[in-house]
Amino acid sequence: MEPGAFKGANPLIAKLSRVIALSQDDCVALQAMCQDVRQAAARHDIIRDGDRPDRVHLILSGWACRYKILRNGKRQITALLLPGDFCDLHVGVLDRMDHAIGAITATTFAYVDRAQFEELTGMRPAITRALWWATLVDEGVLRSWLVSLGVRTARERVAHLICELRERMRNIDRESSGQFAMPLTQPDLAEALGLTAVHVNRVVRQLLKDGVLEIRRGQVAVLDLPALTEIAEFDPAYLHAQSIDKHQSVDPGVGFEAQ
Amino acid sequence: MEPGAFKGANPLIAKLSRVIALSQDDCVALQAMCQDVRQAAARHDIIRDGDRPDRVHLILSGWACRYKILRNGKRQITALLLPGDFCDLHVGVLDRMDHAIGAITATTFAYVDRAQFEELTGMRPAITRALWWATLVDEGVLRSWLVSLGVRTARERVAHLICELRERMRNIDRESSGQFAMPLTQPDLAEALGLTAVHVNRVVRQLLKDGVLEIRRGQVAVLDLPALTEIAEFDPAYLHAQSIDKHQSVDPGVGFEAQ
DNA sequence: CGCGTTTTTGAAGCCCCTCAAGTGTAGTGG
DNA sequence: CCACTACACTTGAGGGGCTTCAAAAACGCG
Repeated sequence: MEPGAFKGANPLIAKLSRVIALSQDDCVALQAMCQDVRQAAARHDIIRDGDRPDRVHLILSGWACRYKILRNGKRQITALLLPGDFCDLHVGVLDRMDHAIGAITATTFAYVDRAQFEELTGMRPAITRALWWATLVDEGVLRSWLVSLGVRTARERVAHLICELRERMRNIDRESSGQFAMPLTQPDLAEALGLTAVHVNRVVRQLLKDGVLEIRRGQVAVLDLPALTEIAEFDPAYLHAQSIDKHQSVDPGVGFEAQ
Repeated sequence: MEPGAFKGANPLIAKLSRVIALSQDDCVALQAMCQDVRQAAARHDIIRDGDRPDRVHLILSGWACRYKILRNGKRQITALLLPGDFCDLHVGVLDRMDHAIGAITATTFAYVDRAQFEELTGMRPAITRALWWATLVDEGVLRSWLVSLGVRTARERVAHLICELRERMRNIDRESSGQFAMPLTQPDLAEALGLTAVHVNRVVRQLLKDGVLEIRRGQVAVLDLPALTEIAEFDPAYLHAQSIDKHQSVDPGVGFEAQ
């Protein structure tokens, strides 16, 4: 079996092998980790707030989200989990989940034994390093969401999230000719963006009218990528999609001035 | 030298030893890491956006912040860094900083060589585990900020941030009789909370009028903690201040009430 | 086919922003 | 020691982005 064979089947391997050189043995080990595959129905929880984590959950197909609900019923989605994303890499370090994981679509995930997982990371430095990278990217995404909610308008937030999802989809799924699968409903988008569904709708309509974006039936069509990028002020650097093994020259991007 | 001797002097040791049992050797190693101490003047950058990290920066005294500036000049603070917090634990994994670190007050920080740092974590599992814990807490804080900006009102955001800072200060500094040092100006608070300084001022005034909180000259006086906690809907679980070594007895400090 | 959910649109209102101006307050240099 | 400066704090008035409430149309699923 050649390493490439895994990339089509296992989204984690596809994601990691883009930034770190994994040996064939690494790939086999990662694949072996994903033997116990389970399912979650759309709109059902995978992990609940307060659970004591004992296994690692890795999304294999479908979309899920981290979220937190306040007493007044308001819900904030704090992360979108795509195939190849872990729900709880911190198993064993923290006592309890301080948020929940819910399936957005029907979802399949690998249910990884903690001991097996720790053996894997202990034995394979490349994998440890790759998982380190993945958590740092997750953190970068989290920060960019905070920036969106803090200082961006509704229009900019929608544009930025679409740019982000487009990039993330491209990193696990080669295709995408201006079009990609995006199963979030407008209420979902609202809960991720700190807006109401009504307002998300108005913004999405306007973006369509402006010929920038079309969202229909779980598909996003980016009609004008430069315009979308401009609206969002999107700089994909925070996703760190460059290989971290080779020290290539990197586009410095637009500099921010020192304070 | 007894381990306790470090706790007063080194905020990192003080922080970590509350949740993980560190041996005397661990403490000595951590202390040895902090030999090269540097300074940053208030309102100056410690690390700039786009820098290639090569050393680890650990705040020893003073307050700093992570932040990101957009082209329109709007600034979002994405994290507040207190003594014992690392600026860039990810040295060596990521290529470039995707945000900046700025000093809020005059700040001293340890400037740790990367090789020395990696040797430390490679040789001392307890420390590795403790640093893992610290990054997960940072992530939890980040998520709670996202929830604040997403679904909380200005009044609730201010209350929640004050509750958070009060807990974090208590974790590195024993004292606090309803009063603690908090050098953030109202413009700082605004940039952290996704509000304007004007509105922060109105909210702070109202909280004072309601007898909940007083902010004056870099000091916060919590006048009515139950009321503040209620307004914020604050649940300190996400700070994971409990000991994560199940069988070690660690000074529990003042107990946290469950939500 | 019927029902729940999503999408869409309108109208009214409020939370927070913007603009503006005046009052502290600390640091600087003459 | 006191101008002078810079910035934080404070307060008022007006405006706008987003919310809330409401309801109809469209979609998808059992």
